[in-house]
Amino acid sequence: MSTEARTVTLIDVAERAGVSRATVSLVIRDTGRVSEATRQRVRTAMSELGYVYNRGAASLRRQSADTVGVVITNVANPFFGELLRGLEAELTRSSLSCLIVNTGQDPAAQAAAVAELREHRVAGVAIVPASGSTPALVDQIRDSHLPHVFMTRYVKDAPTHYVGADDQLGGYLATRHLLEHGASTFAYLGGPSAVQSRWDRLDGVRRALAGGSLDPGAIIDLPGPSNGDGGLAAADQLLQAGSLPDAFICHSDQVAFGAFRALRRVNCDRLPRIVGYDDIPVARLWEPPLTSISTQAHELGQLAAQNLLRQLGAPTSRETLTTITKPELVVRESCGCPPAP
Amino acid sequence: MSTEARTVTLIDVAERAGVSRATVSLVIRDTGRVSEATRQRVRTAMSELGYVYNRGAASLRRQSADTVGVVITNVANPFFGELLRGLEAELTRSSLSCLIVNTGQDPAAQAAAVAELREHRVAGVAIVPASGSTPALVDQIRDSHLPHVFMTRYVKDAPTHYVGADDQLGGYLATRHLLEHGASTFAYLGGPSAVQSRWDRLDGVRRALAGGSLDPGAIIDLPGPSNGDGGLAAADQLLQAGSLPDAFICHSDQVAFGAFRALRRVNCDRLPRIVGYDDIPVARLWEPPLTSISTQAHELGQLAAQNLLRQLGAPTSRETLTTITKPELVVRESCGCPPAP
DNA sequence: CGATCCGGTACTTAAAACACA
DNA sequence: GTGTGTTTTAAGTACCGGATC
Repeated sequence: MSTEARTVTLIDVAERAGVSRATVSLVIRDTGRVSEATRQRVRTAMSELGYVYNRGAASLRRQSADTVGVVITNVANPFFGELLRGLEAELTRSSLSCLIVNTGQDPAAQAAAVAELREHRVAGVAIVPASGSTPALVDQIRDSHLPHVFMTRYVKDAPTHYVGADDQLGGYLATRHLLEHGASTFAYLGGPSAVQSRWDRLDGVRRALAGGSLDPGAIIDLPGPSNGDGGLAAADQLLQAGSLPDAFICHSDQVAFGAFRALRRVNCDRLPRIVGYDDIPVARLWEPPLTSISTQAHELGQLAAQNLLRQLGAPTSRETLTTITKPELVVRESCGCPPAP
Repeated sequence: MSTEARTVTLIDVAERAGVSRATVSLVIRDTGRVSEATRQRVRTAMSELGYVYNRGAASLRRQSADTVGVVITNVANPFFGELLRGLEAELTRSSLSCLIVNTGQDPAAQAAAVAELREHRVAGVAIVPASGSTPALVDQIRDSHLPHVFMTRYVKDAPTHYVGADDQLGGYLATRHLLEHGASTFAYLGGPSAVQSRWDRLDGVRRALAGGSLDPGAIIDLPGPSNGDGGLAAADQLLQAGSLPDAFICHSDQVAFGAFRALRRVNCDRLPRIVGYDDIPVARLWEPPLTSISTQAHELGQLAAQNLLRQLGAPTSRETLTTITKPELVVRESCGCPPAP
């Protein structure tokens, strides 16, 4: 271990191994015609000197990146955390790294994040757009010719590469199941009214209601944050109003958890049937075990990565890559179903 | 918008503005003596050409990085997610970005991650070591003279820059409170036996038991994964054994959630007093609202960032920077306390 | 403002090794 | 033993986009 701080470069290794810089470079990348003898000599020199490859310098010269930017609204949300895991795992398989920026629900911060990622010369970006995103963000990215994929939320009237679950179907599945239970009055709790996915889910809800010969307009609509507080506030509002609907459809499991708390806080005697959304890991541990719409966050992350990788493989392709997955109803007990045996 | 793919460089901007490359560089960094008129001309040229700064090239020349590596076991865990948010927010304030690697509980993957981050020439690394980490990981990092900080878990007999909560105190606080409730038989559920923090918390538990003139050795010790499954398995084991202890101290809130589910699955008539750990956001929504030990994940992340930033400011300092925060007992109802008014 | 440098990569050129007449 | 052609191996050098003097 030398106490010297100067970084060890190709030249140092070359000198020590008695070869040229170029040869060392070939050995590192395992290409070119270099005899096995010199290969070994170079490798020995590398480890003796504690050489560390400089990816930045390499990608500058090569004009290519081995990093992908990820813009996400909240890493601490288990759903996005899981999404991120899937994304990261798949990118790692192609030896790409993730540069992550956590923006919160701020479109301006997201635009700034994308600009910064471009300065980092990322190979592409994967984005969960903030609730209030406008087509401007989409345009910014599309005009920059940067490979990109939007995840779980899309911006209306701004087609992009996109990976997400079929929200309409999700809303439909939840509602149909509740109808089968005999529910006749419905509320949709939480979720910012600005996100398209909320409208889509509500469309699904209304479609199911119409199919059950109920008035699709009768649903009580309570937008709010997509977290515990949102559920708490929405349920409180319903409690204030006096009469509770039979069924709650929640924009996320977190919203459902908040709704439960609000109801229990006032010792509500008869809990409505409740369905969550996302099926995060605690949902099955909840009391009662939470019936939810599973969107397979991990898989969505993988698909997003694959979408991006395809763009990296065919940079000039003109087509828009879109993957819509089918969410699934995970039946547990909060909807009124009996415990599984 | 030109359809040309070639990247716009300083030279292009310089040409257009009728100045030299160097001048443009000065304008970008807002330094040097350049007249306001020229500055404007350069700025105009930049935006007209759609110039994008190349941080990679700059940091190659400047021999400094604006990225910090983060090695984390599981982003999807709300506790680590929150930690990450605090870290990221604080680093962003110093205009540093996060390169995140999700390793799972695999020490080898962590070592590989650190090696890769070094190739990326990160300014430093922040790490949550995997359960089975050995001093080898610590040595690898220390020998590389890379600024670093370990978070929430440390490796015994391998002192490093470290930020974490006082686990002994956490175990003590939980136990003392349960003793005040009159509990006399205890179980500690979940958490891999390989992590030091688990031993520390158990020490705290034992200290409290001794203080309450109970046998410190009598505690039932059930190690396992620190998630819902771990809690499920541990509680099931206790149920099999026949007699349930009065009090459960869980290694994480997730473990507590799993334990609750296991108990409810068999319609357990009298639930033990249960205390969780971490105080993740859903804890307060749980039924009953979960009493937990709060370690303020967000703040820990911030402190880790500050620790790292201090090292970046004084690279040659010989001292080991350690911050131990005081966890707090958050009293709710799962311990047996009455609901807050 | 021009020259040089940061640490790699890519392309060109040349020396050496081996084949076969 | 010499000459020519081909292949293997390695060296030389311009260059990537900024920073510094």
